[in-house]
Amino acid sequence: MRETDFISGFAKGLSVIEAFDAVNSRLSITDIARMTGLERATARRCLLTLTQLGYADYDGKFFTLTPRILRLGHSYLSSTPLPRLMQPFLDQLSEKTGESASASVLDGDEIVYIARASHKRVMSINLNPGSRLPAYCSSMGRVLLAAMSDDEARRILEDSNRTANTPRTKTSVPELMDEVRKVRLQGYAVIDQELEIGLCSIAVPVRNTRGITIAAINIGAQAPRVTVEEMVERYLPVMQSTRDTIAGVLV
Amino acid sequence: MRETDFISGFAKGLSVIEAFDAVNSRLSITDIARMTGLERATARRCLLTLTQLGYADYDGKFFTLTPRILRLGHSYLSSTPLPRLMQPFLDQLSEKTGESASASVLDGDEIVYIARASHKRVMSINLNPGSRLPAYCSSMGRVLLAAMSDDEARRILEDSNRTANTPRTKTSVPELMDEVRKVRLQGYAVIDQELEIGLCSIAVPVRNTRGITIAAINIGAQAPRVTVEEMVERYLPVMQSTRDTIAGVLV
DNA sequence: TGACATTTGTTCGTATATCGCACAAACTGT
DNA sequence: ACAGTTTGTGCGATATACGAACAAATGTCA
Repeated sequence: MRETDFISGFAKGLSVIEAFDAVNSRLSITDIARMTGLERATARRCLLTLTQLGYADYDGKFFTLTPRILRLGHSYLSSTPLPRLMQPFLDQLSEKTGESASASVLDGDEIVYIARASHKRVMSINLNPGSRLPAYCSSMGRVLLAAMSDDEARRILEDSNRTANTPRTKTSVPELMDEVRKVRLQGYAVIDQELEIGLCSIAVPVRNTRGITIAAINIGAQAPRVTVEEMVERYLPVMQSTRDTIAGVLV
Repeated sequence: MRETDFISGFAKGLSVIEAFDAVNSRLSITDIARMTGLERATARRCLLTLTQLGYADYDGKFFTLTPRILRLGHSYLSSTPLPRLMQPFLDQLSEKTGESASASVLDGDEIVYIARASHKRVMSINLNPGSRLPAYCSSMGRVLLAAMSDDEARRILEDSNRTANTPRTKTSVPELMDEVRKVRLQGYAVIDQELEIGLCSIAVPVRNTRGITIAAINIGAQAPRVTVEEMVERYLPVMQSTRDTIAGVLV
């Protein structure tokens, strides 16, 4: 690929969109320039372009994103077969177990939810397709890391911002690598309140016919209601069965 | 705003992302060029830029979007207070009624789901934040149209692609305008299987302290289980109460 | 199978639009 | 009113988009 096959104006514009988050929802030109490292003039041009296209609003001082931005993420969810394919099976799984069931894939050091059947809220934050959680401390993240080589997994763990969300969170790379290897051997991962106190979850990998792990599915439950052993006993068989059904539908 | 305050490369790139949908998930350079109206050379540059940034994959022939695209839509959902603010109230509403509760805003002639508490699946398609439905035949759409002036609402209806999803779907503009005016007077909208056979829904507007309608909330139920009259009787009071609670939290 | 037609992808020179800088103007709060 | 910030603008240097020509792959028919 040649140098000129890269449209820097496009890349800059995308970084401007990503600069908006929960903490920074109303941003001025200078704010954006600071956050993205772009020149103020460039940031301004990106923001005015977004505004003109209807992706952003401008009150003369601050810019905010509009719901039109959701078209972009929706392009992925609707154009990728996996989320739609998995949804009915997650619904069944949630129905059978009485708990929330989700599917996710890896993007960098984060898992990205691609489908979800939420039964009742067990987590403090709301999860939807598109939501992200750190891979190192989530059950699906452990499963997806276990699908890679040790070297790749270690590199991702090393580059992760490994904060201890709870006293139980494992944060050291050797400790996490031991966990990843264990998950690889046993074929499932259990997280016991490492992400949030009171939240337990179990995940298994979903593999295509070539044996490549393409996603993970999980079930989350409230810790006081069920022990780790009970989770494995109660949910693992039905999850494995669901996983095999999904794998049978995959190409 | 001057001519040069518009980055056409950025705008073109965004149109490339939006070209991907359920029907077109694996696209060649020529496909994209046809769909977006861009030159093949330009489409190629946009796609290679997306690939280099990790937003797309390229197998030498076809391009597909990656989950990284979801970061963009997530920027909106996390940066906008409304979805997060509404979620717990939708959860309560869904809990109380035993049905799915959602919130949406208008984007052009479509409603966009910004939050949802899904109880059980009543629709054939899965709805999530970011999902879109045509405004003319959805309960929340009718409510949001009713919040505009007659002229604005009529213009949107005239520009809509009004297909009859079911035999009950209202499609003529005068008929829909009558409906919109009725909704404006009574303060709620009921859709009886106009979107999908077997699906009934009721919606009310959510207004801020200045009386501006900023969103709509709705409840969907299976038509055989409940008549239109029962829906209004059973759900309208609790929805109005939820709406007032939400309005109280708004600035 | 081989030759031709068609479609698709890539490269290139040039016209032109964008970038980044420096400066000017408008705000903000003291 | 003034210093400190933030936003808007003009301009030369530079990078991008366009259109066409070329190359490669694919499809078609005898």
